[in-house]
Amino acid sequence: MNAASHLRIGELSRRAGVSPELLRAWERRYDLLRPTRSPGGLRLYSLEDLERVRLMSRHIASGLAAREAAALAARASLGPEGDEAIAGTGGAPGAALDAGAARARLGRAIDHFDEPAAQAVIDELLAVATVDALLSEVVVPFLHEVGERWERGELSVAQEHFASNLLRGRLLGLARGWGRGNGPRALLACPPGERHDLGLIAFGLALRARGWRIDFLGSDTPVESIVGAARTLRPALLVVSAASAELLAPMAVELAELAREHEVAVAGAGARDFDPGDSEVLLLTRDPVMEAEGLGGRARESGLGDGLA
Amino acid sequence: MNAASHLRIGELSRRAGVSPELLRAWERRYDLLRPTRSPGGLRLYSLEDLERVRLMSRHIASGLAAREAAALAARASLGPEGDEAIAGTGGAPGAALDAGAARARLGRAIDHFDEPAAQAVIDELLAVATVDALLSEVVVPFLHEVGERWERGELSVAQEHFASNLLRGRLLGLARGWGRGNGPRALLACPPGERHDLGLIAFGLALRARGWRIDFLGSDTPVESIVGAARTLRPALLVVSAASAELLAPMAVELAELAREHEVAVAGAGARDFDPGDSEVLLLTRDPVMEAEGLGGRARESGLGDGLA
DNA sequence: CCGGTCTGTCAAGGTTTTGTACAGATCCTG
DNA sequence: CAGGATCTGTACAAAACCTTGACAGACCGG
Repeated sequence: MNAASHLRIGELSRRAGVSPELLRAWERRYDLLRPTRSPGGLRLYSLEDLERVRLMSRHIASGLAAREAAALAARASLGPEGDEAIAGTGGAPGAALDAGAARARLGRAIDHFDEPAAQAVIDELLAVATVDALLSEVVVPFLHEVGERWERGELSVAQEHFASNLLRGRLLGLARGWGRGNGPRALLACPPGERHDLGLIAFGLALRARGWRIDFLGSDTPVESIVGAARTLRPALLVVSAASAELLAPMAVELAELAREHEVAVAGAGARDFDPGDSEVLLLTRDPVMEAEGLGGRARESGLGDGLA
Repeated sequence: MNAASHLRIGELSRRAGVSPELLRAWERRYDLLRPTRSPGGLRLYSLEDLERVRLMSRHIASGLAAREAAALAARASLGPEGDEAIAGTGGAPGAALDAGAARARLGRAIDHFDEPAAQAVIDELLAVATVDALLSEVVVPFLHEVGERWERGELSVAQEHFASNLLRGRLLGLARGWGRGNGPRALLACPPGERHDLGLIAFGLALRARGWRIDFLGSDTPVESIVGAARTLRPALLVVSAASAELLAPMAVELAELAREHEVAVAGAGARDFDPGDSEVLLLTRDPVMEAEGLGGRARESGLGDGLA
């Protein structure tokens, strides 16, 4: 296990989303952390401390008083927790999310292959928005815009690839650790021929924020592989996402079969035209966040955002 | 093994992207390096020193304070070298990079779809290894192993997808900001039909560490899109990567054409069998890091910072 | 409605950390 | 041997931290 790793208070603050003043207050009042000190007297924190602060934030976000949250967080130093959540307590409270402006800036950055600018937009969004808001108000609409602009010929394939890879990197960054914990398992995959996995990743993040545990196979996965993985992992939920129903149709039989043992759902634009026949396959046609919410509040409380990279 | 290689401070500075003054400060304050001296007293550095400086830079870029970054970087490479012990501040003796063990652990994690375990392995590697070492000693060999095990039927497609998505997320995370700066531009893409972009990402990271500026289009990019992007972006280098020469052959004409205006290279396993005819297309058949090194130390300035916004 | 407590935030005043700069002497290479 | 690259040592200023103490809003029992 990694122990040493020494973070100063500023870095801990950034990673946990809690202001340095508050961290010191929690230490003084509740003895939440006992950082070691540098020769000069600076506090040095470990990664376990980071987990503890995040846990405390989550307890507060779920309604506990700070003192109680601290007591719980201090006790659970080696519990099976390890979830990542972050309350927007730190930093500037103001700064509302202007999703439209953000999408516009993102679009301009893509037009010019300006990777740094695009990353900066996402950085700013992550600072003020929850993952849910980022997904449903920026990522998903933005993907739609890209698709429409591509159909109209306003966007080259190169630009679309550029944007996809950039977003994929960020979303997979947020996904780190989404296979952890012991919530219900969800197995996510795209059918053969489908290469648009961003919506599926978004869906996985939305599920993760609600306590699910994610197994992600991604784009273009052969049917027998999906079936095999489902047999191995026995997930509570299987989600297959495609942009077109034509890609889903060939595996309708297998899906119906799987639906007898797991909950099975199809998502993506292709779900709108998919014919489930008389099987138990769910159609998820709405926003990933809404659908994730609709799939049941398996999670104890609303998981919040996610830490920085 | 790689003892010799006497770099003077200016050369080390250029390669690592750290000013000479700062290198001396780090030596004095943290004992980061212990260069040998020329008869006249000039500092002479080894390639290991270069690695250590890069590692320290990356830790700083990820938010650690200089002193802590130095402690980690110094602890990293005590390795099998008969050199004197570096005076690390922490008591821990030394966490040398054991690439073989890391790959084995990674493989086991993949076998069991154990995402947290796999992430943990990578976390530990990133703490003690430079990007170069991670790529050439872990990522690339690991990809080969996965390919071989897949051919032998030891690994399911689902497991291969799982591993790919996990690694892709981590590598793209390291890639954040690689389009920044004003080094020479490199445009990276896979030809139509090629969906293995991990090697290409690795190559981009290796180039980035040497000061290049990366524009990444990724897998399965239509030929005309690659050509169009090259016309728009006017990169100094275009890299097309594929696992099979059959995917490269159809675009040989376009590549030869592009090679008249840019440096053009093909990479990946497909480069070994690619026939460049009499065009100027380079064949990159070796390790991404070695090839990136061979493409010239274009890096005249920093090229490292991945600072926060 | 009122005093009391809890909790996040802020300010003042001082210290540590850290990147950068300068000055004068020395080394190395064409 | 000239000019560029380095060496040592010292200095400096911005950024980040530390401690102490206070304060305002929310919440609560009376």
